[in-house]
Amino acid sequence: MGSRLSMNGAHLGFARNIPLFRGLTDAEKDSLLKDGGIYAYPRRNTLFIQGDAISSLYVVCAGTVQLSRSTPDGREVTTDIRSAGDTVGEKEMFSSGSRHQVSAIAVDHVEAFKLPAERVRAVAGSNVVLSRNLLASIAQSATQREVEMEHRATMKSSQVISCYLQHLCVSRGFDPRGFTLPYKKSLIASRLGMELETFSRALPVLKENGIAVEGAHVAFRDFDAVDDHTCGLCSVNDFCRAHRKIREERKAEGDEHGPENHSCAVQRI
Amino acid sequence: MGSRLSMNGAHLGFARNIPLFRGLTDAEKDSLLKDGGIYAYPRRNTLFIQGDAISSLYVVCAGTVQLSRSTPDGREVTTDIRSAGDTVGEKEMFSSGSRHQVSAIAVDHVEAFKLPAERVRAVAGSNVVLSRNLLASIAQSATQREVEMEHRATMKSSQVISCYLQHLCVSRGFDPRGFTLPYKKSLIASRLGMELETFSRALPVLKENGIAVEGAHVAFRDFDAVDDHTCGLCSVNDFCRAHRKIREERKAEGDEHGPENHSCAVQRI
DNA sequence: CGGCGTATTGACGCACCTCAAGGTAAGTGG
DNA sequence: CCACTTACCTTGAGGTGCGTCAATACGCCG
Repeated sequence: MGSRLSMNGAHLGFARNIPLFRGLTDAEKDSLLKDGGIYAYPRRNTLFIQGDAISSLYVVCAGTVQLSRSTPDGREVTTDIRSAGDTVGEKEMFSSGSRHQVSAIAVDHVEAFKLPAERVRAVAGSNVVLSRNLLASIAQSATQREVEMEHRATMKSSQVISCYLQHLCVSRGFDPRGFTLPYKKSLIASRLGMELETFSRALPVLKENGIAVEGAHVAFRDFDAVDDHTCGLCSVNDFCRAHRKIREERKAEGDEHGPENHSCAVQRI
Repeated sequence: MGSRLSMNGAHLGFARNIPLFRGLTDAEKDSLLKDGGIYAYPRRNTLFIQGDAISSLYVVCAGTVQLSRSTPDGREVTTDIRSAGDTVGEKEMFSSGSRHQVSAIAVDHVEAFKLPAERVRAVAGSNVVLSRNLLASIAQSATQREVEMEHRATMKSSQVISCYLQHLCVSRGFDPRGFTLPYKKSLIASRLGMELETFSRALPVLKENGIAVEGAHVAFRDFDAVDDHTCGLCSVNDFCRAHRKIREERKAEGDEHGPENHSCAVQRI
């Protein structure tokens, strides 16, 4: 369920700036947001579970949400991980079928806007910008998913992990020279469709590819080696090249301690 | 490239009735279709290849199109198979990025409407029904894709095939008591992310699950056994139950030759 | 300290991939 | 009509990456 919080300026300010609302006027955004409420979901609580009626679109303001599905034979598969700025339920809202096919679980303390699905559908039906944003968002994630399917079919686990870590670094704006995993390893392994043991065993292998993982700390040591395993799609290559360039420039400037500087610059691209 | 054909009534009539255009007025449909042309693509020709600029939305009128991607290490992965009534390129049209990430190849002789992407985007921007249809279509296929990822992660190949055959039977409206595979086995195997040998070896195993495959002929013998391996999502269960019910009713009516009647009732759900 | 959640490491089996050798069927040319 | 080719599929043998089970180690907190 989650407990309703009083909506404050921080929440509103955050939700106004999510990608899904880009291009909408503040009035349009507020007209949507004011119909919703902000809710808190303590760790391990569910926003909704598989089989629930689809009633809301969620905008995650803080915390991490795990989307998972229980298979008929009782196993749990993590389909995605959503964090602040992401939406939950946008895909299902427009699929046929009126019930959730996944469960959404708060991995840590989560705060999220809960917007009535009917209202969102109505606004999308009349507002070109929102409907275009929804289209772009869903199409983008579907495309990303196709790439992942390709990865799992053709790559070995260490390569899949390599690609995921790069994508994580890019999308979260972490410093490739050193950052901390934002989730537990077991969650990431599940997200990648592999067992924790497989994940754990694959990490040492990554060192050969220029990715050093010690505990929850990740560092990209050698961008050239990393590139070997990336797909041409996730635009991670460009990112790595850009960062390599930065590093080379820094070296040229005699800034030798650069690579050891583990400051986690949160710089969205 | 494909060679341009003169548009005839059959083409128009077909394209007017695709799911993507449901709810549009005939005038709206024709306004879109008249901006496009109908093209023929001989077997093995490409509609477009990976890296091409995204210029068009394709509506397949006849034939079969394989969507595939070549991985950096030179392998080919089939991401989807589209046939008459399906669209090609609708997802990429709304993703970020202006280039195709897959190649579209005519598996047999293909005829397709080619609609200017810019025009479709424009109409989607002003027409609520079309944009809603696009949303539904993309969201639906994305959801389906998630289920497939789950399948590949948790099921063994024979179960994946079982589920695919059922889905195929449902979506194409084949008679579950007996139908012919619409594609070559190698194509299906590739679509399912497995090797042809694995596919081939898995077919005999399916007999234990009530699915008899002889050559290109498929027959669902025992719906109860089949149900064991289905996911709760693809709504195949309902379909099978419905058909089982039909069969039982026929039996009750003394219609003994029913199961041997291989008429391929094309009944879209 | 002991208990708990999390991660690592080892041993083992199996499902799938890979390479390779038929085998069937349809089309081609003599 | 029969050899020959080509495309497609099947079947066999062997290797391996990953799942599984199990034991151990690590960090955290009461």
